[in-house]
Amino acid sequence: MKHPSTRDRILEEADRLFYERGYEHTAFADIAEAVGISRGNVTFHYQTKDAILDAVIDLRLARTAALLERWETGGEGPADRIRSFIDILIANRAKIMLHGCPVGTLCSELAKLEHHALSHASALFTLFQEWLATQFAALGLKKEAGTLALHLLARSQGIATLASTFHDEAFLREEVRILHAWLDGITSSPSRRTRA
Amino acid sequence: MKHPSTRDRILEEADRLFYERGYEHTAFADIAEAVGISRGNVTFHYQTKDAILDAVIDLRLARTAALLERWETGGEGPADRIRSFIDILIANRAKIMLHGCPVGTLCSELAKLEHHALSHASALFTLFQEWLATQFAALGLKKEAGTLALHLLARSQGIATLASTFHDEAFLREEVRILHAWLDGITSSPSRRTRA
DNA sequence: GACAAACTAGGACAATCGTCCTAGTTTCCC
DNA sequence: GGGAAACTAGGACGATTGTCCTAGTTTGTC
Repeated sequence: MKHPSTRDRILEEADRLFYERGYEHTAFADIAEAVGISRGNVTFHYQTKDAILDAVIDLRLARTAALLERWETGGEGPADRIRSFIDILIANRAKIMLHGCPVGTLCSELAKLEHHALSHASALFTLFQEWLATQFAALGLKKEAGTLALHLLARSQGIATLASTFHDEAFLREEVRILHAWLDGITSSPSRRTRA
Repeated sequence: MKHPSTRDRILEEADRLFYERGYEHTAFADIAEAVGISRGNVTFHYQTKDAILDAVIDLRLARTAALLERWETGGEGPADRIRSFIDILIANRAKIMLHGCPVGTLCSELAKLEHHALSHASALFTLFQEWLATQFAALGLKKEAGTLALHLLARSQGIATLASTFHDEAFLREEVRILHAWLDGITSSPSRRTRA
């Protein structure tokens, strides 16, 4: 791992730049400069910018899947796994306050560009959603699991958007607290779970 | 109003295109073509693209302020006013499912570009927030009014993001239903208002 | 009806974009 | 160690970008 290939280094820098600056605002020259190679070298490893985007999305999908897999086999119960998901907002707060959610901002941008990779990128959301739905189902909420998962995704998404707009960490922490309280309310009193 | 000035027509089309395609992805040529005039004519009325952006934000600020003012003097109570805000998601669902929230997507894009107009654009959020806080305060929730307002903004924001990513109207309607239920819970039982 | 101001069209400009092409260099295998 | 494959650098390309400039046209005023 001390000698990653040029191809991997391109992917790594592209992943970072697409997140920090956005897809359209990142040029081939930016990626080349970040890696420390020539522009022509980038096009040798990835012929088109779309090809880089696809590879970046695949990378994020793989890393997300690996993270969820780790949580799945981490020995904790479903409620704690969902709490781990919520706490991503805290763990990544610095980057989120600067650049928003990596998934949400990418999907928003691709939607505006009417880019065909949107369906590919939205698979990141789907990955989280299905995993969260599995956790909710394991909590005995099989029927509303999918809805609850989408709901939690939307809540997290809104928090990231406002946190990055206002660069407000106190807001982010308060909202995470509210999310945890919401989850506690669901797990303890299933009778009014869909109302909260 | 049958003969809007060229300057106003430029503003109108820029407003629409910035929303539909994003700021960076919209070129001077696009605006000129949409209005049906030459490129040079656009630069005569607005020297730089940033100037158009500032004017568009001012336009949105003015229209938002006018809308909130109308609701404020519409004869309804604060709870119904907040419901009107929530129902924007329903009223504008077609556009939201295609292009997301006009405020949130603009702020997200400007944040990534590190554009100095971000603080100007975020005033749109502040406008909504302060108005919502006023309504919550009128409901007797003076202490948490600001927090509740931000919370509702974040919830709406997340709903818009996911609705546009998945083009899913059923999700949007379900989330609006949940938001209304949340509001009902707040107005009826103030004892556990911050927990929901 | 002349004259200045306001407006419009469109070419010119340098810069940047994604992509292609070619010439070198390195690496690996027989 | 020689030859092919993989890799790298960088110039060239057409297209597009935001902005500027220069001619015309329209409009309003005395």
